[in-house]
Amino acid sequence: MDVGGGSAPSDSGPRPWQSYNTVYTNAKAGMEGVDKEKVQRVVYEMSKGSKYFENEERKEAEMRQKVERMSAQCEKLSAAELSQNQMVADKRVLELEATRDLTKVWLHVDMDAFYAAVETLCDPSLRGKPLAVGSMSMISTANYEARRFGVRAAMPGFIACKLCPELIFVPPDFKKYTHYSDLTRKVFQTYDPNFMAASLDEAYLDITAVCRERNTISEEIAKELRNTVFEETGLTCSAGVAPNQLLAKVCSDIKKPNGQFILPNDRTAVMTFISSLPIRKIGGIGKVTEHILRDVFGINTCEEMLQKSGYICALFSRSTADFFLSVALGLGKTDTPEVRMRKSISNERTFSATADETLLYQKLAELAELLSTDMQREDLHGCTLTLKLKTSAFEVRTRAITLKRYICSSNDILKYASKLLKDELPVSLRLIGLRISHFKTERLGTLADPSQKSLTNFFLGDASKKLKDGNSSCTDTEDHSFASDMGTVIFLEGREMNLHEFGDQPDRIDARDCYQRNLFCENTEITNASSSCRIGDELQVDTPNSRKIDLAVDQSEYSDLLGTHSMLHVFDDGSHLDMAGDGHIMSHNEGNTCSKWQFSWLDDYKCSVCGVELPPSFVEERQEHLDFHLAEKLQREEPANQPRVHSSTQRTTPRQLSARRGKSKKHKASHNDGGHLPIHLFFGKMNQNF
DNA sequence: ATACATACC
DNA sequence: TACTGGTATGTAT
Ligand SMILES: Nc1ncnc2c1ncn2[C@H]1C[C@H](O)[C@@H](COP(=O)(O)OP(=O)(O)OP(=O)(O)O)O1
Ligand SMILES: [Mg+2]
Ligand SMILES: [Mg+2]
Repeated sequence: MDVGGGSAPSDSGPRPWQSYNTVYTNAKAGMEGVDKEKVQRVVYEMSKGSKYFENEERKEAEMRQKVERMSAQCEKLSAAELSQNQMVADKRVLELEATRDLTKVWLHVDMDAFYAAVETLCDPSLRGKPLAVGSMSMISTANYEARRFGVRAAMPGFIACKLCPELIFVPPDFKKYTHYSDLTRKVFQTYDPNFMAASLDEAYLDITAVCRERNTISEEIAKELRNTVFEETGLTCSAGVAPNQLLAKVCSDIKKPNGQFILPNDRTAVMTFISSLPIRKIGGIGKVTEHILRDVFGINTCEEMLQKSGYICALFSRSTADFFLSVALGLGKTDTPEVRMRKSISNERTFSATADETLLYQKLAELAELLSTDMQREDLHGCTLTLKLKTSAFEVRTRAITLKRYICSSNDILKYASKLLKDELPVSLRLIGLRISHFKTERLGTLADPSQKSLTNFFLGDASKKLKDGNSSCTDTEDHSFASDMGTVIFLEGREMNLHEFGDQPDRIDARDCYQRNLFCENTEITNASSSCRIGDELQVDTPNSRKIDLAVDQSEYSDLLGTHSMLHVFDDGSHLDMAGDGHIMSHNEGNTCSKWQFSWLDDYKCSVCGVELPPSFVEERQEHLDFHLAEKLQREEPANQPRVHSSTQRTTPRQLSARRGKSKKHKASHNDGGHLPIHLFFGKMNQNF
């Protein structure tokens, strides 16, 4: 791909194929001696004029527009803006550099031509011959013999046939691949019991301990591991060893197939390695990003990335800029990842394009059935359904709805999927897909993911301490390799809440949901789907460590402004939380780090209700109210010896305070011990928007 | 929350 | 004749 870099005309000239940028000529393993121009020409000839081709051209045009737009943005930057951004970038580089950890030894292992190798193992007569796993429509992978002809994954079979008439096709057989994958994982496990499988054919292993315990250098461990894998499976693999996961992955590709590359845990070695490395080799930088970085900034290598850090900070989001700067410094994840749970499950099918509605509904029903079966296998229930469509012109559309309840039956899936599809008709389609997400996170009173940390723990010191040490699986530093100074996310009934710890004011905490201002209101409804939660209700939370947190459902004093707007008061022995419907948290924790009420707004917090943005003055007013309120509250509470005080909310005006407290007490008094509903609060991975 | 785009195997 | 399928995540609104 990327032959002309935009210099060749798209519809005329002596070499029109040069403008058709396919991914197939990428420098992937095994493509070294390939006649790239020939591949490009054949692919172009076979594709030219097709609907697929037209769509690719449309996408390319969009990409060029994006490049244009960003180039213009670059031009527009004043010298002052630029130097300002350069300062930001330099500061960020220093901060990122400070997180460099060279104490771990990471190994990335990736099987060679995996599907094809398994097929060859099962049918030795295939050995030595060019082989593709897939069909005339699509190839999943090709062995190295076939790659010499330019045949590779994601290439349609009929084009591969033109490149390599001898090519043998074998249809995919996932049972085989999972079987052999399991065999390889048994081997991986002996080197790192917490190894992270990245796919059927690759994994990340922290071999720090093995190297230390056996007093063996990583090179020997890698050799031994690859030998064992071969003995156990008859399959070859390649390995990369480096101080972090990102670099290990790059390294495993270098000596492919059946080879290994070791990058020592030495800063100079890393910087030398990274400086000449084409950015496209880095996981996460694909065709589009490569183009943008090259055509907008003139960045081809990681070294150039560092030189253009000012521009990067000026034009990209914080998290993206951080990722690029991390890459430029050769940084990457060095921690053992937390238990990862699936976030979505989906099915999709391509068929010969049709606009026949009966036929389309029939396909939809089949998919709903399939999806439901897959969900039952893992006992999954989700509340967001996404319909995916691909028109006969290859244009992709998605339509989603989020339901108030969790679903899993094929009937329910089909019911809502049909509604989504109905609105799109008439349309000629070549693909339909269904996806379910936002899973129910709790089953039988226990958390699906045992590694989740409880909110109680967090505020009572356990997780809180770890957060400061930076060595917990849920700290902000762990995701820090790339995710900048993010805090942690709370999930409440499967919904994400951002939780931010201010770096310079460690006892300040602010949280809000990513999307909906009235998340708590929503969650209350969901949680109480069967028993209808009302204002004044109190609930009990079961946390993983068996602590109980009480939640009271409250209503804002501003409900006339905000509409019905519930909020939850959380209180626990010695610590209290007020969680407002707009996502703010106040914490009061006498026994630990917080010795007084804390409250915080984000500077750029935009307060909006029902889609209407409230003016900053509104926010400021509330801040004043709060200050007043807290002062008064502290005064009143200090002498009082109430065992558990319901805090008021930041929306409560001073004048209303006493009335409010009276109400709270009444709620407490009317507390009904029976029928506590479990709500689970737990920490999850950071979201970028903060 | 939704839609669309990008990336990876 | 024929250009995938499954999952995660980023960007923009
Ligand atoms: N685009 C794709 N579509 C469907 N399946 C794919 C695709 N790419 C890869 N796969 C499947 C088949 C591969 O054998 C398997 C592992 O992928 P990957 O490691 O990238 O390639 P590979 O193992 O076939 O060759 P190698 O690793 O030697 O380059 O995943
Ligand atoms: Mg592989
Ligand atoms: Mg792989």
